[in-house]
Amino acid sequence: MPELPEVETIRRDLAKKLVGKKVSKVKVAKKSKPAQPSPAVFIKNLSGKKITGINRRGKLLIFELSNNEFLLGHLKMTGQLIYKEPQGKIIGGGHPYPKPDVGAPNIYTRITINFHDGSNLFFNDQRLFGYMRVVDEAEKEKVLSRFGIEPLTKNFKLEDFHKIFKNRKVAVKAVLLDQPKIAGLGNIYVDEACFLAQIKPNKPANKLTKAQREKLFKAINKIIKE
DNA sequence: CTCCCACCCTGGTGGC
DNA sequence: TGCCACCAGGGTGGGA
Repeated sequence: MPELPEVETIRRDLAKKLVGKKVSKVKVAKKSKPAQPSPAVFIKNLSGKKITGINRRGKLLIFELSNNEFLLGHLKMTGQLIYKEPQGKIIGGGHPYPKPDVGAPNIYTRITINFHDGSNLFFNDQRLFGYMRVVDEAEKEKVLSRFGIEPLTKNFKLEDFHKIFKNRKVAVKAVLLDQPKIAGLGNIYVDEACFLAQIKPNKPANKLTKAQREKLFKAINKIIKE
């Protein structure tokens, strides 16, 4: 599954290509769960909208639309976002299988967004856990309010990191994966960070010493910036 | 508030 | 060798 830095890479790459483009047509595969709340409503909500910017919170991609609405997109474990120009140039990323250049669209393509200039954005997902959804400002804020500290920014501070472990009897790993506390760390990165900091992932979070928390904090920073 | 668990889904794995 | 039960995995939501 894509981890945080890869989602950020996808965001940056797509922003270069998609900002300013207008959606001409939206296609959704039959019984497509990722198109929410339903394929018909999703198509109606997105058709004709212009993309004015792309942001990210945790592993959630937020496409700003021209009418102050937002297209939220989450790849979960097996999602891919593939952008393709008429000439065939392909960028994007996410889950490595199937390879982005092995046909786009392919059998896992759940949503196809056509732009007025002939380029396309494909949302591929094997397991159908990912989703795309158009929301208004209020709904977007509601969704974003559930996210915790954002790693990869200067808001990720050691002092806040210490607080997160207070009164937590569950495993260190569970705390690090807790999105309302720290947004965007995944299973693999959490394991790596624990390994690097020489802390057992299943150790109760409130049993860590201050030195261990600091070591863990540094390990996380090292890993997400690699 | 924290904790815990079921759920979403499909491909890969391991046991027989 | 073939079959199938089982499980991974990010995130959410509800109940205790």
